[in-house]
Amino acid sequence: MKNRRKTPLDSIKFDAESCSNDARLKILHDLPFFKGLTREDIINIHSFFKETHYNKEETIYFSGEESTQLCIIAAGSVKLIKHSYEGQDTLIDILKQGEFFGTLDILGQPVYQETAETQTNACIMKIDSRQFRAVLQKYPLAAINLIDIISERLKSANEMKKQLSVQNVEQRIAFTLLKLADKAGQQKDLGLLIQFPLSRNDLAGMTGTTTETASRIMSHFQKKGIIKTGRQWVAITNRKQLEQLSGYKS
Amino acid sequence: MKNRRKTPLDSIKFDAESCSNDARLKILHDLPFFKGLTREDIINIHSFFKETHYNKEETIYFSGEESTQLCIIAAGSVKLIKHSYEGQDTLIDILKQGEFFGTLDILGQPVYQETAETQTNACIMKIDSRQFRAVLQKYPLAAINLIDIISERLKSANEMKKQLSVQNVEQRIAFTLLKLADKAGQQKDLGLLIQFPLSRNDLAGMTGTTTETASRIMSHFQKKGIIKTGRQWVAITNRKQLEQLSGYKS
DNA sequence: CGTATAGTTGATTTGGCTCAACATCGGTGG
DNA sequence: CCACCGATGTTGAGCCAAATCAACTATACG
Repeated sequence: MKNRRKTPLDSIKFDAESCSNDARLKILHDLPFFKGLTREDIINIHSFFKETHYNKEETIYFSGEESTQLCIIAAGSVKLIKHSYEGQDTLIDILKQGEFFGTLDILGQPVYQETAETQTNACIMKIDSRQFRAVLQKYPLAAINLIDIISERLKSANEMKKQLSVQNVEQRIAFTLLKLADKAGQQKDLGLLIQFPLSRNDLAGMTGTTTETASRIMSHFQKKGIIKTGRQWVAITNRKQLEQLSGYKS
Repeated sequence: MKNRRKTPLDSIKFDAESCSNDARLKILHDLPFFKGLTREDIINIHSFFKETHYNKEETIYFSGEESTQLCIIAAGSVKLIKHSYEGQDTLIDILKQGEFFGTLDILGQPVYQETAETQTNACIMKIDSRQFRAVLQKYPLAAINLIDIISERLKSANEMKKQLSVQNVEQRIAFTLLKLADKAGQQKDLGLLIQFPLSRNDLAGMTGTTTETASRIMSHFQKKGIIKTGRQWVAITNRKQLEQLSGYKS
């Protein structure tokens, strides 16, 4: 019997449950930037948000649109994409439950710098950025937490910048797979599965290479038994070795 | 008579005047993140800072040291450098009067991620990061301003990330020259002069290439009459064309 | 099933890195 | 003031990683 291999990714279960009022409150409560606030504070803050449901692969906003909203993922996953007008798209990041995106500043850039689209069905909590600032003024602790979070992201972006300039494609892909696994990895029979659809093209966009090269390297990794991969999915079977290949420093 | 060309850069004048108490207060007052605060607030905040004078090319801190200080440049310019243990250094940024560096967060990374060294004689205002957080708690407006500033930097870092992955070296160098000119350009007889020493090596570090390639491209630019350049200095003579080469989008 | 999408694999080309030799600038001390 | 020397910049030749171009296969979905 021929084994017809299908995607091992969990199908997206998405009921009202996963985005209930209580669930959303809990998500806000667990957010790093509301750490240290009381339940009442959270409930108050929650009232400023409104949630929207999206289907798979819907666009939340386009790059170039006027930027007014801060978004937090209550359920599902979201892709941030930078378009270039030569048609080259770069996948900036893939975000999961509890992460935020959109705009933080009223001043500064008046338009979104990237396109946000859902990768799965999703529930997004939105707040107008002006209102969000009011919240931050009212809860200085939240503002300080937020500073920590952004400066963390800034460091990571600088790290990535350096990666891009000094590492070769193999190292960059290894590194990116590890980062994705940290974010969305789930231990399964076939290995540490990255729990969302991830094509060669996505990977190429994230590492600044081409689909073909990404494909070659992934095949190579699979041949060496480091990963198992198929259409739109990747599982890491030998994390150690992948770390070595990524030029990971202890 | 042979014209012995010397550096057209202004020599660094640096007297007590440029870093007097009043001057420092004015700098704090003009900082984007203290925008909207009263003079009294500023004076109060100023009392938390202590200033240090540095000579040219002194190290303010090394990457890997315990990070405790937030630094603001009262006078002079500072280079931020990332070392890699293969000896490859990347120039992350060059900062001028009024810009800040060092650490913002108590949590997160406990050590500096980069090395900071003065490029010219400089006066640096320092504050312990814990104290700075206290200041931010006391003046939520400052915290919010800071969020704007950091998220601006984050955007710029993401921009650069994309640049690195999709643009070729010529475009990256053109883009970087423009950014430096925006920051430190001064209109002179020979063109828009970037007002600090900038070697081929620095430029290579900022754009993720090698000294040789940077040199070739700079020669090329000069031959085409886009820039004038010499030892450690660059002046832009045809901004329009440089913008075109950089893949600048309108 | 049949078709569209995703992935693979090979051949060819090329941008930019490496290595190497040389040219210039500018500061220093005789 | 000039000769020297180290730092900085230039230029060429060869090479390699990865892009490009192209033909093909496998998978999933209706």
